[in-house]
Amino acid sequence: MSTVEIEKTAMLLKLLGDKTRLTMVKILDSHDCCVCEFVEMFKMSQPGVSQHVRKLKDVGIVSETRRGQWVIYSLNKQSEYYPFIQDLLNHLPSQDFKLLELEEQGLRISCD
Amino acid sequence: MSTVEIEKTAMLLKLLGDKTRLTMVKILDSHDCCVCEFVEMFKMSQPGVSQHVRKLKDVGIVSETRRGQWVIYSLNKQSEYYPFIQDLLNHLPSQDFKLLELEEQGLRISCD
DNA sequence: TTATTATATAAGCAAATTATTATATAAGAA
DNA sequence: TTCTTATATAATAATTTGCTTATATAATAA
Repeated sequence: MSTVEIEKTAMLLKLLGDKTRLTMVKILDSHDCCVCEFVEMFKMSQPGVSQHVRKLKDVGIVSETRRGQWVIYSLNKQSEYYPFIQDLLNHLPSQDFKLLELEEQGLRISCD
Repeated sequence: MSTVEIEKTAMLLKLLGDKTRLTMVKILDSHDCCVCEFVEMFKMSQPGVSQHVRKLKDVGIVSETRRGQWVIYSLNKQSEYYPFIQDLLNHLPSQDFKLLELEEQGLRISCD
C-alpha cells in the first residue's frame, strides 16, 4: 500500500474533487485523449479544458505528447500518486460511454 | 469493490480535499473526538471546527452523539461512502501523534 | 436562579475556484 | 506565404470556500 503524506493527499483530492477533472482522469486511465475531444465530451470551451488539463499536468498525474497539431494527454504511470489514483479510480464506474459517443459522431482523434 | 457514481465521488473528494477535514476523518477512523479536541489539534477557532464537522455530517460520513456537554463525533460506518473512504484512508500515514499530543497536555476528552 | 463550558449558527470578508471571451502560439495544408 | 486547426495563455467576472468575530443554544455546576 503506497502512502502519501496528508498535505499532498489533500491537495490531490481537491484537484480530483471536480467532476470534469475526475472524469478526465477516469477516461485517461483507459484511453489517451486530446483537448478537442474533451471539449466535445464536456461541452466546455477549449480554454476551460486546457486549464483543467494543465492543473492535472502541473502535479504530474498526466503527461502530454505532441502528435502533429494535437497534444495527446495520458495518465502518467510514473507519478508518485499513480497507485493512489488507481485505487481511487477503481471505485468509479467506467466513463467509456463518453468515448463511444464521440466515436459515433466521428469525433474521436487519438487512437491508443 | 464498492462503486460510487462519479458526481457523488467528485463531491466527496472535494469535501476531503481540505487538509483539516482530511486529517479529522483520518483521526476519526481510529478514535472518536469532540469539537474542543479538534480546536486544540488544529489551533483553529471553535466555529471553524464546527463548520468543518458539519460539512462532514451533512454528507453522512460522520455521525454525532451527545455525551453530557460534549458532542462526540465518529466515522459513520453505515455511510454508502464508508468502503471508499476506508480505501482512501489506508493510503494515509497515521495521525495519532496528534491525539498523543493532546493526551500529553491533559486535553483528551473522549475515551473510545 | 446565575455562571460556566461546549457547541452551533449568523454575518462578514479575503482568497481561491471555475467558468468565460479575447488573444497568442504552433503545426499543417493550400 | 496565407489560411485553417489545435492548443495555450491572459484578463475578467461570478461563485464558492475557509476563515474570523459576535451571538445563540444546550447542558451542567454552584
